[in-house]
Amino acid sequence: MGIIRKTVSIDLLLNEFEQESNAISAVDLIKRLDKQINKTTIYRVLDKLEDDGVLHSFLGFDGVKWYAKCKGCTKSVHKDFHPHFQCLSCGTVDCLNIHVNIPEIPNREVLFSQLLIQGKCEACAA
Amino acid sequence: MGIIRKTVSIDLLLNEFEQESNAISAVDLIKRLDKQINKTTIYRVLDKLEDDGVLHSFLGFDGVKWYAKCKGCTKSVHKDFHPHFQCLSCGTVDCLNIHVNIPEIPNREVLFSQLLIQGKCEACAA
DNA sequence: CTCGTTAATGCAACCGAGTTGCAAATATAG
DNA sequence: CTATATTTGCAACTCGGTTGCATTAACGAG
Ligand SMILES: [Zn+2]
Ligand SMILES: [Zn+2]
Ligand SMILES: [Zn+2]
Ligand SMILES: [Zn+2]
Repeated sequence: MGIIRKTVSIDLLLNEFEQESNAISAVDLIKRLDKQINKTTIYRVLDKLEDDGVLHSFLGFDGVKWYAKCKGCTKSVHKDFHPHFQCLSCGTVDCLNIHVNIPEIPNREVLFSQLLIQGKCEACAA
Repeated sequence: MGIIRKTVSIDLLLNEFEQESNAISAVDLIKRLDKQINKTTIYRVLDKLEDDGVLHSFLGFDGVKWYAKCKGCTKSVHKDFHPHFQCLSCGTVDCLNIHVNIPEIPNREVLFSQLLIQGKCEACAA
């Protein structure tokens, strides 16, 4: 179920994503907004923003949840699928605007796929 | 650090992987061997078997750890990289013997990648 | 085979990400 | 302004995984 009422928590969270072009982990958001929003609320608002097609989520290499802005998704249609990149040096995670095509697999029906690429980001690949 | 002494726990765990061609989650192994091995030991042995190139691990869609047999890896050289498939109906997870090539990404150094494909397995794709 | 060393194990307590139940607060329609 | 439904905070909880430490067991030397 998506967002029904505009609240301060929602504004604060959306503001974090305006300021940041990279993905942000739920854990990091909890730290950043520690004095302003309870962690339960953060998880709940993120969940609703995802339902509404405002954000999308995925798991980083250690299994923690990351969120990033969606481009062109709506409450009913989520179409912004893409790989993600995690820098092993600085930990930064971001969305990759590339298409990787997944081959057909005999006798199986492929529905989704999640690709996480690890390496060094522009700043860290000296 | 790998395995130094042959123990009963190791035999029991390896036996599970002999009997099963699919991947097995750590959680499932703990359930299966509940009466025989402590969960701490299970995690530790799995870790060592991975170090030794006997098993490899990856995260399933919900972030839990899965293990499967390696083919042709040794303690020093881990070369058996491949995508994994998780069936959304029955939960089965297995290794895919296919190659998906990851494109170059401008200004970034790609070191690893993990691809998890979700869909319906042969048995469930009626 | 026995013994001593050291690796492996079991247990309990702990950690950290994420969830739940419920009462209190607040957004919004009327 | 008031009523009502949504949202929030808090505390307690769940669950996968880890840690510290005392006990047990593998195995090579003798
Ligand atoms: Zn970096
Ligand atoms: Zn993304
Ligand atoms: Zn299946
Ligand atoms: Zn595999």
